[in-house]
Amino acid sequence: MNPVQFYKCLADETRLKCLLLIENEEELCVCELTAALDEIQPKISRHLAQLRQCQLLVDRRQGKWVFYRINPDLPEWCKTVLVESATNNGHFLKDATLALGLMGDRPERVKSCC
Amino acid sequence: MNPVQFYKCLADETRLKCLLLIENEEELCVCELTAALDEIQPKISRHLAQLRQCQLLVDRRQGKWVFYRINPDLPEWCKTVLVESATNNGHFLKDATLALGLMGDRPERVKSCC
DNA sequence: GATACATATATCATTTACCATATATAAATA
DNA sequence: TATTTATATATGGTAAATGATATATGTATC
Repeated sequence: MNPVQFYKCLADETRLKCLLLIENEEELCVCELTAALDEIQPKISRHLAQLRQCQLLVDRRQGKWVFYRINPDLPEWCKTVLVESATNNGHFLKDATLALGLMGDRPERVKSCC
Repeated sequence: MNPVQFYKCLADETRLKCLLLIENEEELCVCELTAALDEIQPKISRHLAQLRQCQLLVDRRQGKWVFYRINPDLPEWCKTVLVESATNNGHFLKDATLALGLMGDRPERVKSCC
């Protein structure tokens, strides 16, 4: 993982909030992030695509939804950075976390295996 | 510390190398960084000014030289990010570290206090 | 057909780089 | 002491590069 590329991914409000929310929630789909951040769907989708291409996120489709999670194969130091950031920036994520909690009709997760 | 602003500071090759070299060496002056990164002085100076304005670095003048170090009052999570990055990206810093070691006539440090 | 998501394009904003030059300190000289 | 000269660093102006956004449209699943 190139550290500059890694930090460029984090250096945008939309992308960083997506990453840290996913870090906290384990897995989120596009419509949940769209609601949490109160942004239009193509904007969220475009940033998620960038994070996926840089291998910070992995996705899985479940029916109509596409769920994103942190790439489990990320180098340990990258994971540490994400955890540190997610656990020490509550105010930065406050509004989005609240909006996510208030969101109705959230898609139900299905175990991806077995 | 706004996390987006923090990561924007790290999201540039010149700035990240300056920061991580300073993290490793404790303190470096502009001419040392200029030699280590093999870049023109105004370019280094500009990036250092940005890092100082964002309070990631602090500076002290000693005669002709200005030495930069990591701001000791940085939030702990930011320090953790810098340490993790500096200790896990040896290849990223390899050339610069080598050039710094080969640099002649490096300015001598004088204790800033007592 | 409806919902969820992805992408292409054009436009706009931000960032970066480079050149020239300014400031600041120190040393040398008159 | 006053005046140059040299070295280290900072900054103003501006062009080039990069990144972000919105709108429209395309694809996939149900």
